[in-house]
Amino acid sequence: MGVTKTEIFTDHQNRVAELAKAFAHPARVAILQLLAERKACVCGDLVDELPLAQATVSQHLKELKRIGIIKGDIDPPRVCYCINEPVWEEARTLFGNVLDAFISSPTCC
Amino acid sequence: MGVTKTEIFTDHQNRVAELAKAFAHPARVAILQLLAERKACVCGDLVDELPLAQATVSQHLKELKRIGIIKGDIDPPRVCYCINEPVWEEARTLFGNVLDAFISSPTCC
DNA sequence: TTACTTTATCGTATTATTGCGATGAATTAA
DNA sequence: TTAATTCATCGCAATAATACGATAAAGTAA
Repeated sequence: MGVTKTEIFTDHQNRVAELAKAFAHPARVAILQLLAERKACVCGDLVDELPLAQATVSQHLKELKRIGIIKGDIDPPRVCYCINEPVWEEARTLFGNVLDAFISSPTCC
Repeated sequence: MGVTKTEIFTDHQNRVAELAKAFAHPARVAILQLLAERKACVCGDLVDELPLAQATVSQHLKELKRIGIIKGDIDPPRVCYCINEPVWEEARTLFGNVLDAFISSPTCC
């Protein structure tokens, strides 16, 4: 069928999965790193820094905006992108939730 | 083309993406949570706890094993699964690396 | 041996993702 | 007005991912 059954999982699980998707492609990791490491917005030169076609970069940016982890401010004819801090913190919190839930045990395999 | 160009990204970026993929589907988040919250291994009853077919769960487990974040010990006819601690820590470290690289700035959009 | 249990794999259908050339939209500059 | 710039979107092609029924594989128990 090929369709993820989101309705059978919790909102928390679905949101973790969606935020993880933001980091689940190396191009998006690269974009997020470029945006995170700068104090100012990045106006479009993302295409120059990535060895991908402009259309492809735009598509990744669209996906990141859909998830909410970045935002774009229009400054014609450019668009300035930056990290959307509340969602970045949400990712930190949710990933932390999941990763900290692990309890190590010597009786395990 | 539909093929991720892994060769044009750094090893770090590719590994972050691969580890993120482990968390990028709600069923895998659910599996990882079940394994993380238990001190002992989980022998197969994952299928009973997830509203997915046995084949589907097995496929997700295979993907998680491929990434390395879980391991399975054969205890015929069962297989006991648990978190692979070093890789779990790797995920914590790499996600931390990326998430902590963000520098908030009031001059940003 | 013959069931039975448990898990993995195969085959298939369907949808999602990745990538890019071409084009469109919106603004600026000449 | 006419380019030029910048980014988004469209359309297409190809691969990846999701899901599940059916079957195979590997062991135990009778």
